Amino acid sequence: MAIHKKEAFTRKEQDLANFAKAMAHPARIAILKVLAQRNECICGEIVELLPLAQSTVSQHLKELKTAGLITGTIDGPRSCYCINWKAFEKFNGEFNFLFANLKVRNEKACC
Amino acid sequence: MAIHKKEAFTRKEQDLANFAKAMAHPARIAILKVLAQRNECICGEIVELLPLAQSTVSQHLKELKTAGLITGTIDGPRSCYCINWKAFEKFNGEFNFLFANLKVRNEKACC
DNA sequence: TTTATTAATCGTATATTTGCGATATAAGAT
DNA sequence: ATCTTATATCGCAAATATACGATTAATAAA
Repeated sequence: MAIHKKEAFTRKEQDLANFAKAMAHPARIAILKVLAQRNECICGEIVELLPLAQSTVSQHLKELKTAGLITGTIDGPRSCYCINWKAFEKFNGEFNFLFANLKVRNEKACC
Repeated sequence: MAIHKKEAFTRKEQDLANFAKAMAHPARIAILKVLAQRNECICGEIVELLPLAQSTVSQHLKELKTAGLITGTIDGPRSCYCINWKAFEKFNGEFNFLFANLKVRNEKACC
């Protein structure tokens, strides 16, 4: 039955998978791009730039926030989102580490 | 209604998202690790190393294969899987590029 | 040829994700 | 106080993903 067994894997594997999951939708990648392109943090402008309803965008923002990739602060009647560079860099580093690790051990691939 | 709008985003965004999705499960990350740790390509040994049923592992392998991250060749009655370094490197590069791109433009974050 | 072994696929149950409209919330404007 | 604007959240429908047992297919061993 469909009990998810994610807990059965190592914490690192789970963390990396969660990070990947946060990036696993073009809308969220687009959001990260928008957040970076503007030097000031954007809120509802994202909605206008994406082909999605406001509530859907809000949901994607929440997922990015939950994953720790962005931060959101309330600024008057609107919300201001920014990329959490610390976390982003950390995950990117882990990802690169995994990749480098794999690469080194496997210089003579068999197929 | 729940029609997925992924087509509404750029190809690069979709590709990156697909790559991320392939990595978005601890089992698949574990599989990649196993494939790399052994210098020879493994098939059913993966099943013994993972806390999952054979059919489930086979499904995860298929997803990694569909995403282009691994290759699978039939070797007698068993299957031999290997990491597709070309594709893996390509995606890793794209990912780093996105990250670097974001980083540069956003040296003075506002929050 | 029969039997075992290995792995893919099918069918199915359940969980999660995606998406939207409607509603709620909260602050600024009037 | 009321109205507007911006955004989060709720409730729902549809699509995907996760997991497994059972079955199939294909080869090796007997």
